[in-house]
Amino acid sequence: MKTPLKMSGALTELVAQRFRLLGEPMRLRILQTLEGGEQPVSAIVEALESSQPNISKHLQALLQGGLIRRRREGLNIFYSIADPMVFRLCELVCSSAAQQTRARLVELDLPNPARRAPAGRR
Amino acid sequence: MKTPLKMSGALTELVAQRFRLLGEPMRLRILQTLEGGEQPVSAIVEALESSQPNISKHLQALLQGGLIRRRREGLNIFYSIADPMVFRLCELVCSSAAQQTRARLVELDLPNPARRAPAGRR
DNA sequence: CAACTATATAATTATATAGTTATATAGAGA
DNA sequence: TCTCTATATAACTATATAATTATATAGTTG
Repeated sequence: MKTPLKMSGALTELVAQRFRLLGEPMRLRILQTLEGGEQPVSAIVEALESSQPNISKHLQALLQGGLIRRRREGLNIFYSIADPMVFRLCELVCSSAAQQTRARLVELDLPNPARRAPAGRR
Repeated sequence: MKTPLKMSGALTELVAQRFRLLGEPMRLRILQTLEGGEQPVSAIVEALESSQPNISKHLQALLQGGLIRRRREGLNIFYSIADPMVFRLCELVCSSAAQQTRARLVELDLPNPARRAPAGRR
């Protein structure tokens, strides 16, 4: 069998491109920053402690990928999440990674680490 | 506010790594090939028409990322999906991309293209 | 229009990695 | 042990891209 695929080559390419967009920590952090609501570039730059051109470039990448939107207001440009799907993606990956890490712990027969900052005062 | 983040830096890094793993068309195609069940390396190489070392390298990457498993049987090594989450991820990305593309169509006021190979004979 | 501010782009450098070719390893069988 | 086969690894090349520095653009205010 040559092609047991569900996706065409072009579609696979497109999906890979999306994943690659999310495969950069700085871009994930930008998305996290926008999760609370729209932000001007300057606020993102400040929050992430990176250079303005670097943030701008990542914003353009996310914009082209359709993950964020922009809106002009005077001198400021506000960016916001266009496709909340990204957060579901992150949750999925995150919980899967967590579960795997816990499994590895069991596999190595190590005790569960104490939780940091356990609920409750004192 | 400096850190409005839900994820620690290390976790963000980990999640990005996972996404990057899925950001390569060849690796997506390997996963698609494995969707039907475990396969020896040789079968994957044949199905994807790539070189054996290249496939092997991608398999190691996916293995380290915990997305696939391996099992030896004589000279053959069978790989299989370890975490079916990847397919849910792909579906999410895929449907989001599709919807966006349709939206762009509307935005440009273009007519819907005819579906290829419509159901029904002749 | 000139000066200022926020953002975008260009040019560059450094690093990561996909793919190739050649070689190594590990198990099977004579 | 020698040979054969399946897979893995090493060394290399070519390409993509993240971050930086310098500059351009677009809107604002005087």
